[in-house]
Amino acid sequence: MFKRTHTCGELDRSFVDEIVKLNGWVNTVRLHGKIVFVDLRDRYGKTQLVFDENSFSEDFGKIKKLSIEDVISIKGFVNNRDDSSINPDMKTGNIEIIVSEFIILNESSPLPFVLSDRSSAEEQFRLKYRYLELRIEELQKNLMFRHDTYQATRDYLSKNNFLEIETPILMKSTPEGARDYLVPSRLHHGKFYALPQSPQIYKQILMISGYDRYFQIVKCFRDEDLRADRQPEFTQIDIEMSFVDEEDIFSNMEDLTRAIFSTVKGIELPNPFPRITYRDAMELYGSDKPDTRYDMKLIDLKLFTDKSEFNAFSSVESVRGFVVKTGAKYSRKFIDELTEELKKHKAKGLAWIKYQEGKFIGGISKFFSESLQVEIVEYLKINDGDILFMVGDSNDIVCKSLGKLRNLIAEKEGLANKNNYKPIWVTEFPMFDYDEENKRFIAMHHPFTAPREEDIDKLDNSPAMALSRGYDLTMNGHEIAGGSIRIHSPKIQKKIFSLLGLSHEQAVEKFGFLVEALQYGAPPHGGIAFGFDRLVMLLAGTENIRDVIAFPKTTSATSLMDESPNYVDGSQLDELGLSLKG
RNA sequence: GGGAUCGUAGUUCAGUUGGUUAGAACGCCGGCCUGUCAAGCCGGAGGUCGCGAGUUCGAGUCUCGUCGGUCCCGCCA
Repeated sequence: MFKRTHTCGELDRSFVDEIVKLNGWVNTVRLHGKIVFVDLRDRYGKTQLVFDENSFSEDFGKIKKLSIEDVISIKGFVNNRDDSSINPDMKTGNIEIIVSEFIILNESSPLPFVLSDRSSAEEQFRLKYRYLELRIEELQKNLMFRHDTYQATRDYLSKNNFLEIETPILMKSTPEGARDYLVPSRLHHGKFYALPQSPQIYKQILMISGYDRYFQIVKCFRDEDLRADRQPEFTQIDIEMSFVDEEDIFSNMEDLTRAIFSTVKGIELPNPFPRITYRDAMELYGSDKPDTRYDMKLIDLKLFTDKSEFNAFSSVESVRGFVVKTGAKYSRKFIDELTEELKKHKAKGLAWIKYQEGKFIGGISKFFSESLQVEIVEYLKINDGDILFMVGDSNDIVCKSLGKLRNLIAEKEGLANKNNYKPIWVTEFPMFDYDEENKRFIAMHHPFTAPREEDIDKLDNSPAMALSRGYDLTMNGHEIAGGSIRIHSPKIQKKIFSLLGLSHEQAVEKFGFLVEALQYGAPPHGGIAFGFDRLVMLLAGTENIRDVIAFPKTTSATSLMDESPNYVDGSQLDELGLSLKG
């Protein structure tokens, strides 16, 4: 092997006539008989090699055996290309290497698929041969974004006095939240470790231990069903701070987020980030992670529909809707598709009215008198050619389904520019969700989230009304971070456990060590965790979490490359004291 | 747990109403070729139509089941 003097991405005209040595993969071969062009590739770029029968010192026949993805090592000189043969699409397109000697370091078998682009094979094959797919520029770029994000994060936090501290991967299984991944214990048959859903408890204990600014870029594990933006193992930027309130968290985390976007993408985010309460987010955007890149806010229309003849809306709790500019062009078929989508979100239907040539047309327009039409047009500032969509139902269903519709329309109309980044804090979440099935309250954030000072009284009488000190940082319709000010009073912590239906014994059994720790001088503290993969997705401009993870799993939590999970030898089970059912 | 959708050559796809020998492009193999950059031209090989049943004289095509991928609902504090 010739030790490389340069990479394949760095040579230009300033190197002309220099003798250079390059290593890399054969990206393409263009064979012309007595002259052969090869694009040599490494992760820094591509450089054109020229094998000329006249200037090549060795057996020219050897070159004709070159095939795609062979690994080679070459020696040659940098040649200035004629104006007519410059390739403006290549960074190194002004030059080429006239090769005098070369070594094939390793031949490649014919490839299972062409490495030209991501669409050249189904994902199933690309995941099986992930090591080949990772050679494609798009994925290399994504992993570089990821690297830059790690570094920007560590740089900012370290400079601001946060300590990076590792917490255990083998821990105790805790109730609430997601299903745990379990690890059987060899030394303690019948006992199991759990992989952390997050280092939540450890980071709170670190606060109690006095490490008042902690962070960790850490893998978390949740055994739940997957989605395009969800993997069974994923990465968080986990952060916790002592002697702080919401404002300290917000300002520090905004600075961190701005630092990341500025260094990784060269984008300056607003200062400060806007905020919205959970309630306003749900009522105006129909989502707890509002995409504020476009308007189309949900508007209460109950007063108007009650004056109409449309009886389906007269008995419902809530009627809301929003206007889509130029939406009158939508076909019946398209509106039907939207309706089907809304039914997934429990809406019974989608009411619509087109406004054309000064009057309501189609849909439920006949139920609205002329004077009522004028009122509505004025109130909503409807223009000719617009469409009004409405849903009537319980307020919860109305908001959530319209929120979904809002996103669908934005996608259809191209309103969501992925180079436009709109962060917004969501605050004042309720403490609890009520689980109708099990007739009990469930922590909306997690059981260590503090209630608002003024809502502590409500815990006794109307816990459903109590708001928490939890917050989410959202951007472009994604939750990129979530956290809260924690409970540091053992008394309130016990009350929350009891509201969650955990008996004193259960709470002590599951979280006793934390409750105990709270008694020994716990400082007021709070924190947040960023979904690192989703953050990188946003930075890389992709909608798929697998695009930003080197070795991702499928939506059924398998790895097609190494075929995990898999069976184990019976002797391994014996050692663990396990036997399989059936 | 539920819904939708996809599975045909190494890969991406086409394949009519169920009907003779399942096609194309790229890749692969062989040949020609001195300026290409998705090189070009000529020729060739390559198929358990995911798997298993069923309907039928006859199934890539229809039915049921099953396996796998993707997307969504539930779920994911």
